[in-house]
Amino acid sequence: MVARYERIADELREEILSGAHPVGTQLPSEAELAARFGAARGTVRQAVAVLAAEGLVGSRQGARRIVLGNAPSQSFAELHSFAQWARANGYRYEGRVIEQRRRPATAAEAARLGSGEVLDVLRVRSLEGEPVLVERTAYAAWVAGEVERLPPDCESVTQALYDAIGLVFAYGEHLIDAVPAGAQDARLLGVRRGSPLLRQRRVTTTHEGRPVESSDDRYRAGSVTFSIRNSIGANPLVRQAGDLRFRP
Amino acid sequence: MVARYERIADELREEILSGAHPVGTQLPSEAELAARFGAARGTVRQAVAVLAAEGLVGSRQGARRIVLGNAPSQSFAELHSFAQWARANGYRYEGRVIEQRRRPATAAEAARLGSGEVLDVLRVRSLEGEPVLVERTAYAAWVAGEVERLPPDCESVTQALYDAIGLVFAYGEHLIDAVPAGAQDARLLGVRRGSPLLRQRRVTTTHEGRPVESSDDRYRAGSVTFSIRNSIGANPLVRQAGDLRFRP
DNA sequence: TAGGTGGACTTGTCCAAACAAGCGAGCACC
DNA sequence: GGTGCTCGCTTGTTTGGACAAGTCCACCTA
Repeated sequence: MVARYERIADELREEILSGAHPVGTQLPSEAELAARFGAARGTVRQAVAVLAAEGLVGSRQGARRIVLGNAPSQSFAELHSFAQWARANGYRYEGRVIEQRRRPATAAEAARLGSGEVLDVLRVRSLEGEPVLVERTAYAAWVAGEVERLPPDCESVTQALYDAIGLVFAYGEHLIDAVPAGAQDARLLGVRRGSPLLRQRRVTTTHEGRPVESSDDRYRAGSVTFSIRNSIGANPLVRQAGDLRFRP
Repeated sequence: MVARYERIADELREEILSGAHPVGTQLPSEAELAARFGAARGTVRQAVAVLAAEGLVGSRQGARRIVLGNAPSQSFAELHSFAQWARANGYRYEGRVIEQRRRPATAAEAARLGSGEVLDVLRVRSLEGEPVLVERTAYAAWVAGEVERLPPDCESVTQALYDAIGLVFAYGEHLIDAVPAGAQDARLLGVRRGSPLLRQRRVTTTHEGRPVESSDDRYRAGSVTFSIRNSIGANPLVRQAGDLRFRP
């Protein structure tokens, strides 16, 4: 059973993406939409709030809503899971485990994952036959057993863990920066040592706030970009000073 | 006049950041909060929705809300404006215009900015006395005059434009990736050519959806990272395939 | 013509109520 | 001891109404 406001949001989104409401034009008023969909104004507001969160429409008190964009946005699953993202976009992709072992958690990992031992996995993922991503993931002890049971060429760890134990990745914190390729990165990705990589460090937790994994993903420059749409009202992307100290 | 739900959100946020609700614990139920603040449940829901959007709390139907984090998040202004971000975080910062000229817009810029001519500005910004950012911005013609009037060492263009003509940057779209430093980048930032830079390309618009600027910002590796918290419900960060074609 | 003003329209905020849907603890039963 | 089930609690969805606050246009006036 899909909520009413979601169906309304879907229909409006479809209209925007199809060009029925071109960028820069006004959306019908909430009252008009409520009449059209036979719903209360509050329900319509929830629907347009969804579109606003996606960056498709903007709003100001007193003025009609304006269409800001017409590019589809992606779901959390597609951000979290390389495989789900690649599949949703029609890319050919693969994954391969290079190395896998249990080891004691570092102090930082213990704090992030709440786990004294971690399962360390080094994976390489390919898009269209080319290696684009080196993924170094530390899994918390409570999922380590399930992860070890997966085949080395498992396409989607996220999917496999959901199928096996109903595990859902629900929240994530991501740090994005650029780093030079180390010797191992360079070898695995087929680039020169020191060449630029886009790094995404993340910690993911379940619905209950239980940490699952901590990962350091490095993308070959040019293979992948991150895209954020935000507005003055609410935005989750923030800038932080780097770890490096500035030269004295 | 601050909205009630915002005051409630502020109070709850304060409690979370101060440790009154440690990470991993449950928040009081909506009914309890409503009683405590003397507000309707709907108002309390708006307040916790704000916290959820900031990634501080999670929620599941049927179960109590859980505290997910205790790190403060930043505002849109701090993402958009280097100066506002630096000031809010207590850093010493500077900005300097290296080059500035009007030129015809490229086809892509014309499409993004809706402007046949643009004002091209090359700026270098420093943090704690060290150059960390090279900013190449194309301003739409309708703000070019105001920008040209600013002093070359203007600290905050965002602030100056607001003071001068009441211009508010309200929406932004950002593309983040990693690139090697070009010759000019290397010279301006004091790094080796080819060393990794974190690139943020963005297009910003006003409340009315009118494009203001299109910019290519390159940060020295290690100086700045971007941080995103997201959840399965709503997330604005998406991954995109890069511009580069994969090798044949 | 330029400028101000009023009022209709639109979005933002808040309330009160009702039901649906999911979670979790305690209980009975095997 | 473990398994399954019921029931109370909590969050999710929806409605309808009311007022506040801001925008925008048409009209009036100097």
